[in-house]
Amino acid sequence: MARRKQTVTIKHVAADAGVSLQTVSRVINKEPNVRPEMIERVQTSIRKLGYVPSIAAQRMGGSHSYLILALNDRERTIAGWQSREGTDWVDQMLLGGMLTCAEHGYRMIVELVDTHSDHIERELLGAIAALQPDGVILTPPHSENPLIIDLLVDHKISFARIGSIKPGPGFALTMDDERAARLATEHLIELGHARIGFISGPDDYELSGWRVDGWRSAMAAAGLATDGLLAHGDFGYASGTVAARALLGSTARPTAIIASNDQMALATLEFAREEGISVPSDLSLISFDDTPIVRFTHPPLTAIVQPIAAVSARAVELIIAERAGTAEAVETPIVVPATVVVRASTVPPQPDRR
Amino acid sequence: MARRKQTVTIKHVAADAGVSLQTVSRVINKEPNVRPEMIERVQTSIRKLGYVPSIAAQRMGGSHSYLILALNDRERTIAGWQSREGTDWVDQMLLGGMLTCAEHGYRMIVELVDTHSDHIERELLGAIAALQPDGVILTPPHSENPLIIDLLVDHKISFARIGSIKPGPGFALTMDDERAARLATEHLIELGHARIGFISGPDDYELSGWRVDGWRSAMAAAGLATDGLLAHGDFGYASGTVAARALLGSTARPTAIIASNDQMALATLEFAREEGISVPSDLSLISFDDTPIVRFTHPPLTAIVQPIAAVSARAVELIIAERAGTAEAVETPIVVPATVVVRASTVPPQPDRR
DNA sequence: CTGAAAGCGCTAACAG
DNA sequence: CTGTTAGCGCTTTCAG
Repeated sequence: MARRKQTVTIKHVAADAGVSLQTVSRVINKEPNVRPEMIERVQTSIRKLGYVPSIAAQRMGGSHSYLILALNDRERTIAGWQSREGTDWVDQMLLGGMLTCAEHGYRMIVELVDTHSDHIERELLGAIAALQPDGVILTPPHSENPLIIDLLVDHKISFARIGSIKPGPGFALTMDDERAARLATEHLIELGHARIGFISGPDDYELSGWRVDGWRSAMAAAGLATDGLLAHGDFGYASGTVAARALLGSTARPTAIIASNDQMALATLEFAREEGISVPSDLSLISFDDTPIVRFTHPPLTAIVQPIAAVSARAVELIIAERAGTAEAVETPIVVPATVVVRASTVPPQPDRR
Repeated sequence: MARRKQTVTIKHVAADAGVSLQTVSRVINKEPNVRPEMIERVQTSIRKLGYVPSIAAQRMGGSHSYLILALNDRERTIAGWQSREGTDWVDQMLLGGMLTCAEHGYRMIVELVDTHSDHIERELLGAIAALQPDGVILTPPHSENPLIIDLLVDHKISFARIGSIKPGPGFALTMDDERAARLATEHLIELGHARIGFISGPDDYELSGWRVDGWRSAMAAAGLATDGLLAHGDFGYASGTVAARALLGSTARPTAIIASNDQMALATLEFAREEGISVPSDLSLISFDDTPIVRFTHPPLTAIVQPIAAVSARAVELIIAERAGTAEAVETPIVVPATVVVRASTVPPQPDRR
C-alpha cells in the first residue's frame, strides 16, 4: 500500500483501473451488474492505492452517511459519568453497538439529549441536519417519546427503540423486564422466601412498571401477598435508603428485597448494615443491574444481568439491514432476555432471631 | 421554528434573508467583514427556518469536518468493557472530551485501533480518509507512537498526546505520573511508613516508568531504601496477585504498597485478605486509579485521582483553538496534575505483630 | 453491463 | 463589505 500524503479519490482508482468513475462506485457499493473481472480489477487498484471512500462525499452524493446515532439522556448520563458510581451503560452500548457498526463500515456517535421536550426537538433536528445519520438508537427514557418518533419517521430515518415493547414505527427491543423481575422473584421464592420486598424505579421509565408487574405476578403465582412490600424509588442512592427504611422498618419486614437498580440495592445494603441487619443471613438482596460494583460489595450481590451490549448490537444490525433492504421480517418486539446471576447475597431465609 | 420535513439548506436561508450564499456562509463561520445588520438578518432567517449546516457538505467545501477522533487501544478497551471491572476511562474521556466538543459545535468519535503496528497505519489511514477529522486525541499506549505521529503530521491534522511529556508535534498532556507517585509515597511516609512497596505497570506504557521514578525519588528524598520493594505487573488482576505475593512473602515485608492501577490494587487487597494480612492495620494500600470500584471495597482505597476528563477537555480545546488560529502559546507538556484522595486503606504502620 | 452528465450543500478564490 | 464562479468526492439519473 503506497503511503500517499494526498487523498486518493475515486478518480485515481478509476484511472488506475482504466474504468469509469461509475464502475468504481458500483464496486464500492457492491451493486449488481458488474463483471467479476471488472470487480477484481477495481479492487486491486483500491488496495494498491489504499483508497477509502470519504464518508462526507458519499453522503453528499445522496447516499448513506454510515453514521448511527445513539441517543442517551443527557442529564442522567452526565450525572453517571461524574458521580463515578460505576454504571457502565454507555460502555456496554459502545461494546455492542460500536463493534457491530464497525463490522459493517458504520460508526456510532453517542449523542446526549435533554429530557425536556422543549429542547429535544431542536437538538435532535440539529443532530440530524448536521450528521444526517442513517439510523438512530433510542434508549430509555426516550424510547417511546412521540416527539422523537414522529421526527424520525418524518425524516425517514431508521431507528430502534431499546427498552420498549410498544408496536409502531422503529424496531422495539426489550430485555423483558417483567420476565427478569419474575425470575428474580422466583429465585427467592425457591429459596423459601415469602415476604419479598420490591423497590421500584421512577415512573418516567416505563420499565419501572414492568419490573413491578413481574414481581407481582411471580408473587401471585406462588400465592404470596404483596401488601406493604412495595416501596418507590427513583434510581438514586438516597431514594434507595428511604425505600429500604420503609420496607425494613415495618413490623412484618421482608426477608428479601429486590431493588430496581444497583444504586438502590447498594443503599439497601448499606442501610441494612447500619441497622445491624445482616445480608444475606437476615436479608437476601437482589439488584436489577449487574454493574461492576455489585460484584465487589460484601457480600457480592445476586443480580439481574441486562444484556445491553447484545441489545445494542441487535439494534444496529436491524437498522443496517433495513437500509440495505436485506431486512428479514422480525417479530416485534425483539426480546433479548435478561438473566439472573446468583452470588452471595441470596440464601434461604433464616429463623427470625429478633 | 418551522417544522420542515425537507432539509433546509444554505440556499433557503440566503433566499429568505435576501443575501448571497456566501454571506450566509460567512455568518455561519463567524468570518469578519460582514455588517452587523446583515449578520442579524441572516441569523434571524437561520433561526426561523431552523437551519443547521450539514457537516458533510461543510467538509466537502474544503472546510472543517467538526469531528475529533479519540483513539483508544482496541484490545484493552474491549477487554475492559467485557470484563466489566468498572474501569471508566472511556466514560471520563467522553465526559471531558465530548462535552467540550459539543460546546464548540464539534463531535467526538471514539475509534479503536490495534496496537499491532501492522494494522495501525492501515486503520488510521482508513479512519482519516473516511472521516477526515479535524483533530485526533492519542491515548496511552499510543501517545508516542512514531507511526501514528508521522501520519498525522503528514496529513496536517492537529493532535494531542495524552500521557506524554515528550516534546515534538502535537500537544503533549500529562497528569504528571511521577509527581502523583511521589505524592502517594509521601503520604505514606508522613504516616510513618518506611518499607513502601510498589507494583509497576507494563513497560509498553511509558507512564509505568514515571510512576516508578516518582516512588523512587520520594523514597530517596526521605532516605529510605527501595531494595526488594519493587514488583512488576502488567495492569492485570493476575499479575497483581503475583506481585503482591512477591512483596508480602519477603522477609522484611512492606507495611504499605502502592499499586500502579486499580486491578492490581484489588488483587493485592484480596491476596492480603487470604493471607490474613489486614488492610489497613497490617498493610496500607494505595491504588493508582480512582475507578468506581475502589470506593466500594472494604476498606475503601486511598487512591490517586487521574483527571482524565479534565485532560480530555483540555486536549479538545487545544485542538480546536489551533484550527481556529486562536491558539495561545502553550507550555509543553501541559500538566493537569493528579491528586490523592485519602480513604480508609492508609493508616500509620502498626507495631509488628508477626 | 458500462459510461457520461448533472448535482448534492457548502466554501475558497476571486471580482466588484 | 458583498456577490459570483468553481469545484470538493461521490452518487444518482439516463444513455449507450
